[in-house]
Amino acid sequence: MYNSKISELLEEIAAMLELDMQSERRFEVLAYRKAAMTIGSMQQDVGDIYSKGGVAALMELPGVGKGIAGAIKEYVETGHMAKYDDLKKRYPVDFNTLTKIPGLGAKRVFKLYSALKIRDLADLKKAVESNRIRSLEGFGKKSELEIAKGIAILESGHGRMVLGKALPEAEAMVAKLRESGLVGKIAIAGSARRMRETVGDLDILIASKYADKVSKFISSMPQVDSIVLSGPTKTTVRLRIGLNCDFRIVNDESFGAALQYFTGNKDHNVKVRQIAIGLGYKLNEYGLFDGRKRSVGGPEEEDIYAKLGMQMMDPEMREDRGEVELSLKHAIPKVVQTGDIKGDLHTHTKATDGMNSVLEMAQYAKKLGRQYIGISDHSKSEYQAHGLDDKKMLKHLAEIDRANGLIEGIRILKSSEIDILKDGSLDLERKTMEQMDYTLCSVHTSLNMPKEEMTKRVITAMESGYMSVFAHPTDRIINQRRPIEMDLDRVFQAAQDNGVVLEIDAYPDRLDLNDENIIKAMGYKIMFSVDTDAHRTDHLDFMKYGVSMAKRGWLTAGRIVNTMPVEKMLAQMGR
DNA sequence: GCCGTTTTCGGCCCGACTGTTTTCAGTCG
Repeated sequence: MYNSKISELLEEIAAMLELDMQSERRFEVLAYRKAAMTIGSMQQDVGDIYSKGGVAALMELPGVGKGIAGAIKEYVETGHMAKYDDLKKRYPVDFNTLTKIPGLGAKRVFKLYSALKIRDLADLKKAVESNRIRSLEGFGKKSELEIAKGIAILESGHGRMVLGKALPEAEAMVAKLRESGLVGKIAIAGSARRMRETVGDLDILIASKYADKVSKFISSMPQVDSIVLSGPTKTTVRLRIGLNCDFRIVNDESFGAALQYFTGNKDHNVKVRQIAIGLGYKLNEYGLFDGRKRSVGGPEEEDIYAKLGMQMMDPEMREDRGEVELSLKHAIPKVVQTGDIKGDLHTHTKATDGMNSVLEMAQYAKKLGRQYIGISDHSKSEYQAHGLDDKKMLKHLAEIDRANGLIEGIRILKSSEIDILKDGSLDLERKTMEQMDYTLCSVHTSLNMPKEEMTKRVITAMESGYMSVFAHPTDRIINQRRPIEMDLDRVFQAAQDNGVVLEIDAYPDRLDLNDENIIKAMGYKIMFSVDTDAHRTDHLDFMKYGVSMAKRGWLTAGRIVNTMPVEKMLAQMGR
């Protein structure tokens, strides 16, 4: 994997260029930053892209042109990047690490080097401890303190937080602010609104006439650990869960503009603002303004897009993946909505490692408006999860039948999450699987198999004719476990050939397939399912995370089997 | 250095907050 290394190199080149920045070169800095971002957030390896398609393929990447593609080629082939090495001779400083400290950018880091010979985090730490920073020109006691805090946070290793942990926190704070009576409109914005799988911070947007009181109220909320900064329109706090949260206070007339502004990712927003400029408008977080600085939009987000001749799209799509161009043509695909989901195909009960009974799960699912729920407890190899052998599984299936007779208004389907064993065989006997409405199959063991072996293992299972759904295909756990190595193109091809449905597991730590892989898989004639992998009744609420992931992959309801009524869904899976 | 509903040259988002300042540069999102 070259991505993180190359992204770091480009980022550092940007930092160093910023130092000998003449007015013209500041855009070179931006260009390197953009390319670093692109490459740092990709799942596909740039090394692979280069070896498969050469420099031309690299230049397809947004923000990568001839120059940077050449630099990537150079690095992949020689392990060096001349431009980086040259700059590094003049600036022998670890910019990547040091600029991660809040308040330190390239310039101040270089100042620290020039004055105190600080090259890396260890040097910086020593300087802070001996109070040498506070006497530097342009720094002071407060800067030194902030840097000390920054070092501590950096060393404790806080990165991006799983959305499923951060979002409930944001929702709780929004509810509290609503109750306070101090706010009018209020909304979660930023990457949490786009439902990215992880977030670096939270953004909450508030329309209020009582900015002072709101700020005070925010600092009194139990979720808040400390105040990072506080001004009349913006307050940033550190939350106890170890995440920063920005609160922005605007007036009612600007709420829609601010929501638009603070929702799209950077590239999306840049493009939208360029469209505004092209039409003679100016767009900022306070509104859309014409040439005479009169507001022509602001209270409602919809109006901003409408005035720009654009079709509004769900927040999940605002990642500059082509949605801006399509929205100008009013050709945004009609992506799946939570209300389209009619059933859940992946749930567990206390028969194995779940917490609730079959009936309890079904009752809760019914309350959520689902028309069916598939019970899919583990097969025998999942020893630690009390997986069921054939005999116990058959008994369990009989219990599901019984539960089905005890509840109306929802159909309980018989299934199992069956292990794909090392050799690609399935963990239950065929005649057991034949008693089920459909099967879910997944990899749980020997996750470190070499790529070729793993690919064959999965394809063998698909070719058995007994796999209806391939559950959490890559097996990654966000921030904990890397995806298994397999040739996704071959696996997707096999899924297409064998009519296997690919799951989008909505469990917040999994979110598997993720958006990037969904986009890749969509190129094949494959159907998808969005399932919660619930182990408790309230886990059935995770559906929204899966649906949002599907939206991020631009999936329409027509490609998702569990938007169908039960009979049609089963027929689709060949049952 | 990148990129293209005008443009292969000439643009490239922009406002808020802070610290250390005495009017603003640097950083951030």
